[in-house]
Amino acid sequence: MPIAKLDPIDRKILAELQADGRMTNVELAKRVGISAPPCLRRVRTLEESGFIRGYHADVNSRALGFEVLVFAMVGLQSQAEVDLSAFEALCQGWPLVRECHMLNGEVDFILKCAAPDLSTFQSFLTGDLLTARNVASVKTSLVIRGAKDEPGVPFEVLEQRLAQTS
Amino acid sequence: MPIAKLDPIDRKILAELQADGRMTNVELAKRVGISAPPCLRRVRTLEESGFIRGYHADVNSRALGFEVLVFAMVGLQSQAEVDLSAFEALCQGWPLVRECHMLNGEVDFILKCAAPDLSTFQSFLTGDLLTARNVASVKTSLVIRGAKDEPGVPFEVLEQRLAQTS
DNA sequence: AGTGAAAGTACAGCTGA
DNA sequence: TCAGCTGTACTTTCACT
Repeated sequence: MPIAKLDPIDRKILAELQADGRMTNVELAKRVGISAPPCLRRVRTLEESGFIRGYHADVNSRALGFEVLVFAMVGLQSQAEVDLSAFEALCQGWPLVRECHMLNGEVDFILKCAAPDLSTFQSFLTGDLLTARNVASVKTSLVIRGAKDEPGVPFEVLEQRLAQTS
Repeated sequence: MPIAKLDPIDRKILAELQADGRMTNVELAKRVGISAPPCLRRVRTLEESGFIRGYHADVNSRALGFEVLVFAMVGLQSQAEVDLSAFEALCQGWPLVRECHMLNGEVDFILKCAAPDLSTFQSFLTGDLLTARNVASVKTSLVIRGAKDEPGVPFEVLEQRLAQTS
């Protein structure tokens, strides 16, 4: 199911639902310029084909007491596939770790971690991350302040790109 | 509006809507154990008080052709507040930059960038980021593969924490 | 278009300070 | 007693065939 299967209306639907995932179907249909029933069919198709993975409320973590956001750069001793997968599995089991990406270059992984306070993070750092098997080095950077945090995909870039090649 | 104002039902609502933001109100009410009208009122209150910032469809960026994800570490020449804000404003205007956080330590900012392909990212890097005023150094790391990418807040951690202090 | 269900509103009852 | 929250009843709007 490549991107070629998406027409401009499908892309508009995706952009609108990315901006407001609780929009009613009639409102969505009005915005994309078709009537409600075909609009709903398109949304279902986009869900089933995996273009839409789900819908999530954007919860204000700071208001809930998560004051600490940290990026951790992790280097491993062994980069064998088994060991990489083992570390990834560990990360998936740690709730404080919200994101884990394998990188090229000097470090092996970057982790984005959220915690209620510094002491919670530090007990995770020293108790879990630094003592995990195969972890060679961890460099942490505290987020002083957030300047931008956009969920999802820049549809503007996509449309520009499609306009050029058409 | 501190966290103390949230009772266990409110927290359950937040957790459920974070997991599935398009759940109907009656389904939500059933899950949290109250009837629909008060449940809806609670949701509205959570929205108005800023605990819920919005709802977003989780769009599969890779299926849409965004194959490249890059973390960029940016160092500035001047860290005066005016200059920091100026750089943040630039980032807010760049659609490829999805996240921008100010860090402590050696680098000043970490940027998370999404692009359709490497050449698009490189033209952004050389044409926009590296040539921006006050940018001293940029180190980029390409994401080889993603191992975890959870939106939102780990409610498990929150509940553990509240259970201890009660 | 039409049916069945959900969202949203008004009002009355319950519970705790 | 009074404030706040809950549940029942009802209307309007939406989802779905």
